[in-house]
Amino acid sequence: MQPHHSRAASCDGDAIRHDDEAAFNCHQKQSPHKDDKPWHSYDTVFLNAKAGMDGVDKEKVQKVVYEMSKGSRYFENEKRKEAVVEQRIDRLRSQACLITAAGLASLEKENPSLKGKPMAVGGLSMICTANYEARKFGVRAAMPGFIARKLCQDLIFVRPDFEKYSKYSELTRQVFREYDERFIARSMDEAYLDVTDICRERTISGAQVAEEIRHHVYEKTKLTCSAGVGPNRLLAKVCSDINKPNGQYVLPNERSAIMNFISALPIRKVSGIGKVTERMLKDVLGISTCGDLLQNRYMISALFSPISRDFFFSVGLAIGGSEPPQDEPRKSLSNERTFMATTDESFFSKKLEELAEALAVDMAKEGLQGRTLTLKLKTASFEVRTRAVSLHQYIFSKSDILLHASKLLKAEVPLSLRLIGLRLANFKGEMFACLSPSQRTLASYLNQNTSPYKTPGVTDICEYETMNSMPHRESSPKSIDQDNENEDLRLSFKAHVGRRLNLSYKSDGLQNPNYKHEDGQVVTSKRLDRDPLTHGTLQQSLLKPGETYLAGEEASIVLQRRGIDSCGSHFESKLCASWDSMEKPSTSLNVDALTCKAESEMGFRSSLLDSIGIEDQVAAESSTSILQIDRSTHVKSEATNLLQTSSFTWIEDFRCSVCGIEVPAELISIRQEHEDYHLAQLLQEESGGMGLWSNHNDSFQKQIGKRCLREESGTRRKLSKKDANCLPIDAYFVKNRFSP
DNA sequence: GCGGATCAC
DNA sequence: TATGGTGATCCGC
Repeated sequence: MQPHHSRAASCDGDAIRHDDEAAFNCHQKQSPHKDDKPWHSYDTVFLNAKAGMDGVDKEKVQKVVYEMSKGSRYFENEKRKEAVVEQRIDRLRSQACLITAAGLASLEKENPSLKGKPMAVGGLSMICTANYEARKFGVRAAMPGFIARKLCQDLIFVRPDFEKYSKYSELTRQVFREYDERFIARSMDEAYLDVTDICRERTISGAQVAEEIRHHVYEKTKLTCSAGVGPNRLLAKVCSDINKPNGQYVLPNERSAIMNFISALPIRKVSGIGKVTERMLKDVLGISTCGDLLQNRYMISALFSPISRDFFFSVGLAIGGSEPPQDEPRKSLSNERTFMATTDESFFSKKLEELAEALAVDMAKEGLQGRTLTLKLKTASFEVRTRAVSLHQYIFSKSDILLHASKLLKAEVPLSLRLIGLRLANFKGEMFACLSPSQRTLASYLNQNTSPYKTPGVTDICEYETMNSMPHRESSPKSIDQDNENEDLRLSFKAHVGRRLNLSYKSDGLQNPNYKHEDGQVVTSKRLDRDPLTHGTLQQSLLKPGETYLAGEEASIVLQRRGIDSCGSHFESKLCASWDSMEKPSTSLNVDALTCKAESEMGFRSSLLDSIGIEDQVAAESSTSILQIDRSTHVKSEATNLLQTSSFTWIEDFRCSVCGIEVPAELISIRQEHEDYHLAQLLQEESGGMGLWSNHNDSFQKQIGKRCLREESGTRRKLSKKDANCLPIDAYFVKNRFSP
């Protein structure tokens, strides 16, 4: 682990400081060599390190990519987008200055002759993936074939064969299923397994499970893979990338190991942080590692949205999902085609008809109807435009799709296009199938049978030395605190680590699910994450109410800030995360394709319970306005009266008088949701004529009990008649909001 | 709700 | 000569 980390750190971090290395850093706009070596300013994703690319001559890659690209329309469009990113960076920078001023201070085995030779799946216009011999030259997925060939003269192009990939993919799944029935297939060549139970039952380590799985995959397919083992999927995923191809990495299941690991981890390694986000964080705040995310938490809090901020913080805290997979319902379905750029409107019509046809077929296959149709266009200069309509009725037929798509397109012509696409969304019935993220938070909160402040087993409490024990460069929160009298900064960290191991699987080769032939024909694979085989087995509940599965450390973190902002307004912000001891111990595995690797994740699970920032307060205050939007002010005041006359109150300011759930006053948004929940129940009872919620005399307690049980099982199935009296709160709101 | 953008694979 | 397709999500209107 250490060698890996030191290598990664020097790669990413040092590039900022040393001039000679800055040559490789395309973000250094003011490089003195700019005119001599113009390719240095061409920001390309192809330089981002990918497995098997150690020792690549980056200078050469960058130069070739630049030389082959410059002057093209694509290139010009990239420059345009680059300029926009620059603007965003400038804007963030100036904001940052203000804040500071304010004191806030599978192929080879079948064709042996190809073994050991550089190969790429794809053609001259685009390649899908490349083997490790090719990667040594800088060739990689998503690179145009003509550039790849320039980098590697002897590159052998092979045609994709999705039938074959599906076959092998299914074989690997058969193996995974033996270790975790409910494994998550993220694509054809990547999967997450929860191997906690296997480890415990057989008293073996995550490493052993990973070895075993990789071995079995090889036996069955003769394909190698890589794996990573860790306490949650975020970490398992990162780990699976470390020793590929054909290797594995286990992150020790200890808090110190995890914190060391995460703090040195370059942010770009984290799934969800891409080229742009990396630049934002690096150029504005100098953040390059996940540890930096916590060091800069105040600036992040001030500069980014609550959603981004919570995401960044959870990354810095190594918090990642390890809970059972969710059967996410599909939210949209689309079809798009690229062709030679043209202005020929009869050609557009022909394409549009083909697309409408294909989309109608796909919709019919899944029995879907949608009411939002989106037309996507890419101009000859690579600019992407979308145009959407939301209809009053649901559509799915070719004729309906074509009718509305044609109207959308008509408003855009004349213009030169290289791509047309159609998408349908807002499906009929989808409001019953999904819960919004915030509601999931409430659900998970209700699932706890102890107050977050009263959970037993807290063994370790440290005041922010714990955080400072992580490597950092900048001033500690304490110094900020001292510098500004208006600030009341407090950070407490109570640590306790569970034992959930996650294994993540990722193929070393095959990656992209779709591929366009040179003749323009597109081969589309099925979305394997929708594979019915991975679904429908989620009924079984892992947790039993009232049972504590893990006696151990309890962790929670509270970031709190009070003070006066630059405008003189008082504010208070707070972030609270906790690792609950209710968590059933588990292990998750991430495995990778032509090669496979297993990693062990450290076993703690945590959830951001609450985050009330400056912006959040506004959100919390307005959260009841959902009723205004939906039903009218009159109904809202009526409902509020209902709530007031229902003897609803917070006993001792933390216990709900209706259902007994304990919610500390600090968790404002959670409380708001909880109140809304009871409010909705009252409204439901008042408007019993809706027919969705049968007349009943069940106590709130009983209803919530059912709700908890259902959600605990991890299912997101459509409501059966039996469940009619357990209509999710969101279904109630959504139904009213969208009823025509 | 719309449109642009980012991200993963 | 030449830079993909599908789906999700977020942000700022």
